[in-house]
Parts: sequence; C-alpha cells; structure tokens
Amino acid sequence: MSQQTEQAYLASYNIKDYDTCLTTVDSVLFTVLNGELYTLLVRRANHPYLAYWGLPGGFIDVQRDVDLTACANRHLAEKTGIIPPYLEQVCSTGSKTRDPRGWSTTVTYYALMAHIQCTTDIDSVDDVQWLPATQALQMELAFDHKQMIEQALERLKQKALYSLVPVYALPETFTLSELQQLHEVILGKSIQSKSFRRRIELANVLEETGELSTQKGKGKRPALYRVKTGAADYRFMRNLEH
Amino acid sequence: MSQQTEQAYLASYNIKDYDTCLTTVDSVLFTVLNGELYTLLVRRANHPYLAYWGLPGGFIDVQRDVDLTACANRHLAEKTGIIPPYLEQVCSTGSKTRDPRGWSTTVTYYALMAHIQCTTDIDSVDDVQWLPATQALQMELAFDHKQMIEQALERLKQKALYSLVPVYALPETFTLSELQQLHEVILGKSIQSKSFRRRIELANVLEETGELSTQKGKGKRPALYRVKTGAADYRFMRNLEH
DNA sequence: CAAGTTAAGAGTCTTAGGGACACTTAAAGT
DNA sequence: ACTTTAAGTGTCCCTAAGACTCTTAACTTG
Repeated sequence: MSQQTEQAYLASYNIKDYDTCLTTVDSVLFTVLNGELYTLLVRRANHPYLAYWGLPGGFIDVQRDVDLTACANRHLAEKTGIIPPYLEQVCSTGSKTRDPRGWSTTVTYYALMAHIQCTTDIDSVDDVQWLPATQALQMELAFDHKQMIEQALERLKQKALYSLVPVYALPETFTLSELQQLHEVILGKSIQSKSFRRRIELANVLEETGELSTQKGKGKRPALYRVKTGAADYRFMRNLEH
Repeated sequence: MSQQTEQAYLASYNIKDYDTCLTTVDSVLFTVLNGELYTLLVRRANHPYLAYWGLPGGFIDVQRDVDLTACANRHLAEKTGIIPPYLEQVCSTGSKTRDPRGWSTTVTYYALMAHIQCTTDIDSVDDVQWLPATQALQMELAFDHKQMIEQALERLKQKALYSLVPVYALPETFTLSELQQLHEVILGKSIQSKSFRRRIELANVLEETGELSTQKGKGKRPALYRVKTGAADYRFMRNLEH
C-alpha cells in the first residue's frame, strides 16, 4: 500500500471502504432574560430520540461547512436568524454507545447572544424554545445532551471567574449592574459591586457609551456601556472567590 | 421517515448511505528530559504525508475503542508501552481541507509522562522519537500537527500558571526544584523559588516521601516529593505572572 | 415641594498571596 | 577548616479582592 504513489492512493481512496463513525456538532446557546440564564432547545424531528428536546446542532454538511465553527454557526443561525457574537468550543464526546446508530462523536460548543438579537420569532414555532438552564437540566433530553449542558455551564462559570466573556449574553449596550447580575446568576453567588467595578476598570475592555439608561426605575440612572473589540480574550490574574 | 418506528429506522440505518467524514484522535505527548520539554513524534507509514513525522494517534477503531479517551490512550500505549498518567483534551479541529481524503475532524489531546516510565525502547526503533518541543515546531509535520502542538503547548502554559499539572511529566518522586525548573521551561520565564514553594504548601497536593534525593550533587540534598491523588484538579486562585 | 426610598457608584480599610531579595543550612570540593 | 553550591527560610513590599460605609441622582409619597 505504501508502495503506491500518493496520487494513486488518493484516486482510489473511498471513505466508504472503511468503518467510519458519526460526527456531529452541537451547541449550548445561552442568553439572559429577566435575570435568569436561558438555553435554546430544539425538538427532534427524526429518530433516534424522536420528539425529544435536545441541543441545536447536527451532522457536518461536507459540502457547505468549511470547518467546525462554521457548522456550529450554521445550525445556530438556522434557529435564531443570526450568528451569535460569542462561540467557544467546550469539548468533544465520543463513544461506542452514545448513539444507537453506532460509534458517534460530537463536538460541543457553547454560544452567547442577547435575547433581543434573535431575529426569528421563537414563540411562534413549537419545535424551538428558550428554557431556563436549570429547568432544561431537569428534563430528559436527547442523547447525552444533559451532560453537555452541564459541561458548558461549568465552562461558563470558570469564564465568569476570570474573564468578562458573559458580557456577550447582553445586548449591544448594557449597564454594569446588569453585567454583575449576570455574573452572579452564572456563579450562583453574589459579588461585591465595588470589586466588580474595580475589575472592569482594570480590564479596560468595556467603554461608556456616554448615555444613561432610559429605562425608568427607582434609583439613580445607570450609565450604559458597550464592549470593545478583544474583550473576549481578556483574562484577570486573580479569580473571583467561588 | 419520522412515520417509521425507531426500531425500523435503526434496523434499516446504514451509515454508508450518508456522506460521512474522517475522525481521528491525535495526542501531543510531553515529557521532560535534561531540563527540556520533549514531544513524541511518529513517522507516518501511510499516505497521505507518507514518511512525514506527525503526532501519535489515528482513526477510531469502532470495535476496540469504547470512547475518545480510550482511543487516545491506545495509540499512546502502542508507542510508549504505558498509559500516560495525565491526559487532557485540548480541542477538536475539523475542516474540508485539512486532509486530502476529505472532510476530516481530529480530536487533540495532550498527555504527560515521565521519560523513564516509557517501557518501549524508543531509541532502537526509527519510526518513533522524542524531540525537543521547540525543534518539533520547526519541522514540517504531517497535516496541521504543528498547530496542534502549539495549541497543546499553549494549554500547558496556562495550566502551569494556575495549577501543578506539569508535575505529571516527572517521575513518581521528584524534588521541588525539578518541578520548578519544569514550570520555568514551560513558561519560558523564571519563577521566585519562595513563591513557588509557598504555592505548593498552599495547594497541599504534594507530599514529602521522607527521603532525600540520592543523586549526588554539589549543594544541600533536596527532599523528595510525590503527588497526592486529586493533584490534577487543583487550581490556584491567582496566576503566576506571565 | 420636602421627605423618604432606592439603586448607582465612590471611598477606604482589611486581607490574601505573589514578587523581590537577603539569609541560613547542608552537602561536595579544595 | 574554608569555599562553593544548591536547598530552603524570613521578611518586607505591593497588588487586587472582600467588606463595609458614604454619596449621588433618580423616583415615590404625603
């Protein structure tokens, strides 16, 4: 076999001569709504796990997807109308038994977007829904999607401890209190607002828009911020307490 | 199709009716030797990239491998004779173009082991070699294995900043200076020995064997340590400076 | 309109732990 | 015995997080 030239080898190569395995890309899409963390679930229209709720995602389209990220974004855009502003790979899970059809590997991503960035009307279709993450974790989901949500949530928690990545679950402009509340929801723990604001000043990856929030509420009107480019990569030297 | 029962669907399911893609598992195996970080490379015996050096790894064996970790360990044990004491998934890379045979995904792991734990005689075979990581990165390797080594190294650097994971590249017993030197090599930066020792005491994941090193050298004879179980999971709250 | 209430945001003290560097200790070499 | 070298300790400084208080600017209510 290794006597062949590479050209001849490739010309005669046919993937169907080999035992291949299934490869899928699934994403855990988070957003924040009313101070709660939500996750997007999709009702399966096919076997296996027909009619079960599961993660948005699916097989790689060897024609259309140029790489794994593109595949994740394609499936997410199909459901939400947009490519989410933050996408990060969590891990891959593969085993002989996780899919009844055979050896199957899935690459899990998690994504963040603002609820209002969703351009499709999710309430009007019955096979896609936003569900509080805690609630999703109590359902019986397709495949091992529950563990995948747990892993994504764990990663997001770590990120909340040493970065400002969660900001991508907020709209274009937001207040520091909104961001702090989001971190608190993710971590399941309250944060000293002074510490939080000091960290934001230190990180220098957010900027004031100059406007104040127009939302009328009781106290002082909070300043609005937006993210600078590169905010996703900032890492604090010290973690918040956990 | 969704009218079918699940049983009927699975009975008639044949993976070869679909456009599948290639799935491989590759590992970057690091060890330390003479104060330098080494990586295990394997010379390819098959097309494509015949005779190029690349990472140990390969296709999933749908019969023998129960999951991705087992697949990584199997390929590593074939070359080194042992399952490495530390194995961690780095990321997955997949695209239409990374393999000339078609759409291909690879799950990259990195592993750590002591050089002396290697039970095969690597010097006596000519298709496997330990190479300093810096040197490996200057070679033209198979596929995108160079980027994979870079990603693994980057992950290992992060781990060296906030954990004691690199300890798994040392033998069963080791001195704190050896561990510190290893961290310094990985980070490319010297560390204050006082800080390093304080962190080790704080972490409480190493224990003294009670013995002193028998290696005869000039100065005071250093104490020997071993890792406690669970050392891999310890995370410091503060990073070392980078 | 003045007083009260609420949330945003600043001031300041404490505290944990890393950086820097001098010092001590125990081995080998001369 | 004296020097050299590496292991290991003592101690001061400094950064940044935690805790708590105080101020500011909006609203609500009598």
